[in-house]
Amino acid sequence: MLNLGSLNPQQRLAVETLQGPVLILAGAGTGKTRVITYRIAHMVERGISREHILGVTFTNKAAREMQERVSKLIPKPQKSNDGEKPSRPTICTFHSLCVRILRKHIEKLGYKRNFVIYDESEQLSAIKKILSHISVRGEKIDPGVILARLSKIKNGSDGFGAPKDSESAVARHIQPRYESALRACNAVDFDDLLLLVLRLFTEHPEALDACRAKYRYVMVDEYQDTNAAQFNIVHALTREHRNLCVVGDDDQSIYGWRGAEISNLLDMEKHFPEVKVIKLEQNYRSTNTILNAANAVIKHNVRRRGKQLWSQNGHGTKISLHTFKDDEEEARTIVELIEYARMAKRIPWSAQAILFRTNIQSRPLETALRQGQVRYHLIGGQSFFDRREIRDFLAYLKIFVNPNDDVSLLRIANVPARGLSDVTMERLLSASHERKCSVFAVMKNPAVTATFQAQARNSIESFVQFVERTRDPLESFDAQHPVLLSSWADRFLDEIRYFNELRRAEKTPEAAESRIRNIKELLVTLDGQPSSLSPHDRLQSFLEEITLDTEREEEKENAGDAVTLITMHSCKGLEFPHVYIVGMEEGLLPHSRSKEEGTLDEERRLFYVALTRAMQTLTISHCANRKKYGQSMPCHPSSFLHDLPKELVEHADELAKKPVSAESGRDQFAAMRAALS
DNA sequence: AATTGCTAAGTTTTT
DNA sequence: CTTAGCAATT
Repeated sequence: MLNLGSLNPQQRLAVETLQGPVLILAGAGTGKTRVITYRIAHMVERGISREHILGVTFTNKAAREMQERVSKLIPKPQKSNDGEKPSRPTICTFHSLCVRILRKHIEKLGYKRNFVIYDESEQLSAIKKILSHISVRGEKIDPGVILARLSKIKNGSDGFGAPKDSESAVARHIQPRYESALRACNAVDFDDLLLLVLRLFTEHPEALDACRAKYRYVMVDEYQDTNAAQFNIVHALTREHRNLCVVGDDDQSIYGWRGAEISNLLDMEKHFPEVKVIKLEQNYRSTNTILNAANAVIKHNVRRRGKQLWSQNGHGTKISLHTFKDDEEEARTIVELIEYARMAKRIPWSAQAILFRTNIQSRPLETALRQGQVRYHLIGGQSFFDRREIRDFLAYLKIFVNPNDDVSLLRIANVPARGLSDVTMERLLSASHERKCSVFAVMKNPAVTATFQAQARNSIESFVQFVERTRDPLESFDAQHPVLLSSWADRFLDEIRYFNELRRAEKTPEAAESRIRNIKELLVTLDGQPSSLSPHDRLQSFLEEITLDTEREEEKENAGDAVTLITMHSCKGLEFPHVYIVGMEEGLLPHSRSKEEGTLDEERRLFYVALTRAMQTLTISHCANRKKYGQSMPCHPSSFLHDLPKELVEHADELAKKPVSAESGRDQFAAMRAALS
């Protein structure tokens, strides 16, 4: 039995309002996840069937957390005696919801069911290929920019009037080719996942009806971050039954630049006039000093619903504001403060976080942390899955699931070298353009291969045979003796002598062994899929999981005692007892580009997000000079600092004045440690 | 095929 | 200053 008594009145109202449209305005730290999970559990308790409940999030991390917490709240699903699978509420990201829907219905749209999902780097190589075929006018075109534009065009939010609409024009020109290229590969990109579902809904109303019948109660988390396509999907699902509960905070909308429409949340009444709006304003995270500062900052934004956070946590200590000579002094002193807190107040590293606007700002901080022998953990940066050997290996796997995936095929066709030279691949590629089919299909076509020299033809034929031979065992489905994907993969890696290739190509044996280790690491996880599926489907779902879930390394994140270094964007949803916000300078926050783009309000929300991460203490700093592109540039305090009420702030300049010699960082800590232990 | 050297640019990031 | 991407050279 759910204990609703532990909720405050607003939370309880939100949990108990199950029918019709609801908008839960959940301020930072107001127990949002608790409300969502309780609401789902409450639905189950009130007899709403689990399979009719859908909870949508943006990140896999959020989905996982919600899934876990809901499972703890609702009774274990009993196995029904008619052999039906016990059902659970569907809690997943927008993209994985769309994959589910498309795996059922995509054949109606002319794709094959084993479509692959292209991630950003694969989209980029597809675009590069098209650009190289297009008349090269003097100016160089950045594929990344074109991709961004393309995505905006597809999502119907390309301004096409901005200063550089030549880029937009190129993107528009490229679009049909890009789309047919992906279609020929039986591939879809992240945008397609959403857009194809919308197309399915309009062109095949019976599929929409099926989805509506299944998902009768829909909840959307972080609603302020939904883009146009996501809004349309939600709207299509719910406009009949109207059981839509959206949860979000307009003041924490910081992803406008990637298509999020804050108006989806602000104009909820336009689409659902009967919506019940519930505000969660009691905060369980921060002191009132921090909340009042945050309230005062966000008050300056115009288009917002309005909200006052408060808490029962007392006032706490004042916000401490530091001015530093330059970014190096800033970094050194922040490290000093961290160590002081740890030594004198027994505050562990893991309770402290440094927040910054841009990733480059982490550099001086990392240097200082290392000098001070402080363990830290940098969030963001290069992913495991960006490594070359991992990408190669995944490309192989994708080819075995779907040989028509040209991007993957071209990636690995001659890795390791097997006589498929650039020239040969170029010719195959243009043949595939002519015949409007995949490269693999062309390779199998005798009419095409006949035009090649005997040597090239042999290489092509043996490659085709290799692919078909290797994917063969994937089709055999024996539930008693399932194929072990890891040993299957071992075998083909052996056959192509990939590890030897790595050893040969790497400069040092250590580098090669490290890459080999990376692949072995991945091999181990290959058999994690339910064995009720055929090997092919297990592999497909493995690849899907990887493409849709980039943050698999998070176990590492929580490991041990370490200071967190994180951007203000990626800190949303997190909290830390002690927060240091660095680089509060005009041009960094608000970022200089935001002035040109007229997104000052979003920058202010970003500051608001950063402020509301802090539970107990907040330290803010800015510098008089900052190294930019190698040169020291003068800078001014951020205009946002004026919005902090004076009575909440303590200027700590005096403390920073004590001289710190550059090379003595380590000695100083040693002295401090000695004095305190 | 691979390595070197030059040029240009340099927010935020998830799926 | 750093780095990524590309062109030119061996």
